[in-house]
Amino acid sequence: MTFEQIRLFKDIAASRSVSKAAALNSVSQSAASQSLQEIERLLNVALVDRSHRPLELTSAGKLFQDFCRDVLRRREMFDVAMGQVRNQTEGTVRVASIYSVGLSEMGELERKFADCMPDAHLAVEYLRPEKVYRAVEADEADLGLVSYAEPTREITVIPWREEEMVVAVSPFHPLAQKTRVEPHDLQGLPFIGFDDDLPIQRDIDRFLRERGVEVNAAFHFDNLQMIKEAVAHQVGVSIMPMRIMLEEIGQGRLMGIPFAKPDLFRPLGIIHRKRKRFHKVAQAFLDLLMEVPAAT
Amino acid sequence: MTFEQIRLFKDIAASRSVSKAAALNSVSQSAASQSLQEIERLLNVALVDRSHRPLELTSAGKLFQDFCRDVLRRREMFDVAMGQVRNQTEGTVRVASIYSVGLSEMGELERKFADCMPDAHLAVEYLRPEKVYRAVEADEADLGLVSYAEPTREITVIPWREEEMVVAVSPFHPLAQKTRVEPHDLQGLPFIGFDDDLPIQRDIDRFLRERGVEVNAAFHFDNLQMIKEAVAHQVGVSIMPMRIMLEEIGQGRLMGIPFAKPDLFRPLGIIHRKRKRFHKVAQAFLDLLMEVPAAT
DNA sequence: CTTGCAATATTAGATGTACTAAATCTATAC
DNA sequence: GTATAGATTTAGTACATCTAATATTGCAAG
Repeated sequence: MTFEQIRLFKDIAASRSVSKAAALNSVSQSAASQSLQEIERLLNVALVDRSHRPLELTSAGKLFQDFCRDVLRRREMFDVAMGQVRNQTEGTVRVASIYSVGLSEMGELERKFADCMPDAHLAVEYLRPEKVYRAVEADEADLGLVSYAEPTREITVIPWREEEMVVAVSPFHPLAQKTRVEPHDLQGLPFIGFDDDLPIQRDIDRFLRERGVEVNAAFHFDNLQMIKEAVAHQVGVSIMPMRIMLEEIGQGRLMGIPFAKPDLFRPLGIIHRKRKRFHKVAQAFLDLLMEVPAAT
Repeated sequence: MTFEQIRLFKDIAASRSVSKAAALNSVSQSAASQSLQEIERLLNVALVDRSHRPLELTSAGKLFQDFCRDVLRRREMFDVAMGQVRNQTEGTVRVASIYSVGLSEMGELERKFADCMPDAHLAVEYLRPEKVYRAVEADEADLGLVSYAEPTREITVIPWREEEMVVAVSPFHPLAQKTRVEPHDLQGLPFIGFDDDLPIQRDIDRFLRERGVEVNAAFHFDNLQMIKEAVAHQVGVSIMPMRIMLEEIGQGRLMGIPFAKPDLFRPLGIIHRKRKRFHKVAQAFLDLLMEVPAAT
């Protein structure tokens, strides 16, 4: 039994006429008549009393009419809900990002995206790294932006950009006078680092070790904000991407001094579910991400 | 979109597998896959995420799953209700009868009918004549039993039987001594009749007039029961079918004296909707009615 | 009761849809 | 990587469903 048949019967019942219902449904009168008979054959019961005009419904027909009404009503509700979902899913890109990527750059990306896809909507959520992975795995986000991205069973990584790491110091620190530093300039200095289990810290440790530099590990935190505060208060120096200090640099609270030979970078990656087929809007945003030059 | 597709999708969603759902619905895996794609094409949206196994529903798919669940639930309710209606309509004959036919004979008919159609049910309703017509017109009764049946636009009449009319008297009335009466025996007697607008009364009037008999019309009522009471209390005599006095005769409250030459009859008819197609059980009961000899 | 009109049912032929089986592709586990 | 279960694609066939034409039916007017 098809929805066309249900719609047709609804109209037959309402108009008490096969031919009117046929016209309403844009089929021939013959098709409508055959369709009605097919339903009756399926249900093995007479739905209309053909011995009188206008046609009358049998009690089975009335029952079926109620059924048709309810089903069609439910179908309408479904179509409405589906329309909403379609707009939401096909009209918006859901991006989950770590704080340190998002806060410093998303504004610009959002503006560019709004320009080239004015009907689309960009929904960015800033989360802690592990929550970004979870959001992508659960398909709650189309794309995720993380540092030191690692592929998993469910997740594919697209390398995105490499951010140059610089030495972060207070403007009142001696190193603040320099425009370039060498790694050995950090020798013995109090150092504010990340927790040891974070990839960025392992990268920094390796970088310093390979260059024979030993710092005085004063404190370590699991997030950038705390490190920046500590550096600003002259607890020590640190190493981090230039980009994420831009605000504090503007306020004169921090300074970033590049290495003379820049070869420490923080890799950023775009993650998504394996083999995910992006809809038009998501694909457009992904393209935008890939074409934008690595700013700053 | 068909109910088969809806059932199939429900199973695909529940089992997260096309092949299992295919097996449950006794179709090939290929058919199930094509069916799923057809639904997605119809709705113009992806319902399942094929990039992971086991398959996962998209948000549209979840919406559609709810829709399927509701529709199938409604369908089950319909099937149950339909089963009941089918039993009621195909397993029972609904008969509407006037009191004077029904009370005196239905018992016997019911017994015979129960013998030859043990699974069937006979639903007899005793109504005033005009209500019998209305019940048949509204298809609330398959058959109607009335006296002096008149066809209408909606109703066809099948003549059924002719009941001999006799003189009804109290056992204490002088006429009660006779075994036969002539019409002129009623000359000048106090007479209890029916209301003048009833066909039976017009018949009686014509019968008496044609035979030059004038009675003393003492009272008239619109129903038999009152007439019988009046006759029993010796208010006067009356004329009515023998059959409907049987109970009172048995109780010694009334007597029925036939005319020497029986030529006054009350016609009984079976009425039904024009061109009505009877189902098996109704047809069987109609056949039974027609074959039963006119008792008494 | 007959006749004419409007509506429904039926028939025949063309077109489409939905199935199966076989081959191919895909996701996952080893 | 290879193996395997499971999903899709393809090709061919059977079965549904449509339209147009024709036959029947219900109803109402003469």
